[in-house]
Amino acid sequence: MELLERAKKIQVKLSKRVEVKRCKTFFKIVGGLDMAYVDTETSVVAYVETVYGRENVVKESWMLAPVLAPYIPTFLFLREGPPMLRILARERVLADVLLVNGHGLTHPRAMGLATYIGVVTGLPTIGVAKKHLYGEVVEEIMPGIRGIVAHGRIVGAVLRSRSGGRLYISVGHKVTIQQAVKIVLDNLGEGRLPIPLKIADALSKRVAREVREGRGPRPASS
DNA sequence: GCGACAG
DNA sequence: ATCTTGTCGC
Repeated sequence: MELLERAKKIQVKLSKRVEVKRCKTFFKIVGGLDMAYVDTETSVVAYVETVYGRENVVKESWMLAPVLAPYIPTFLFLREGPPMLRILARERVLADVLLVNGHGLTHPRAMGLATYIGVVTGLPTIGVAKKHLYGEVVEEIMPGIRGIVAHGRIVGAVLRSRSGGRLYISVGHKVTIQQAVKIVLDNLGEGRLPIPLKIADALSKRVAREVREGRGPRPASS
């Protein structure tokens, strides 16, 4: 059987371990995971933690990782899953929930990158994407917010940021869509992305650029 | 077969 | 994701 068929089986198998429920009621620290690329063979994964609802950075770390898989729609976990799991294993995770750049359950086999990270680590996760991937956009589930139905239930939502574009959020693991929406809104600063993701995005891109330009960026961990 | 298709 | 300048508009 070919590689992608095997990957599909892994996704379907893991999706049976997803928990869509309120596992926590207090969220003090929010984590953000994002990646950038130096070139076709080297990537930068960044992990940031901020205080819920604020800009205070609790942790800011990054790591270089080899690119072991190409990008194939619906199989992002093969490419960015390993590096993200590696940096999480290296750091002392204080976050109560992780915001992952990508989709969660709004995925053909209910196993987007955010859900993958959640199921494998056992941590609550939320998918945050800039583009739609899967599911039917339906009526407003909350004032001014449309929902996304996938696999028979509302597991995603479309948020409109004041700065134009939309944000597609989805349940990753151990959270409800209501919690996911509230958490993202509560941590949405002035920009397009939630605070921790905005910082992780900038950090990974800065490191990727510095490595590309030959400089040796200083390790950052706090 | 056709269109869609996260980062 | 990444390659890339100026430019239109709030």
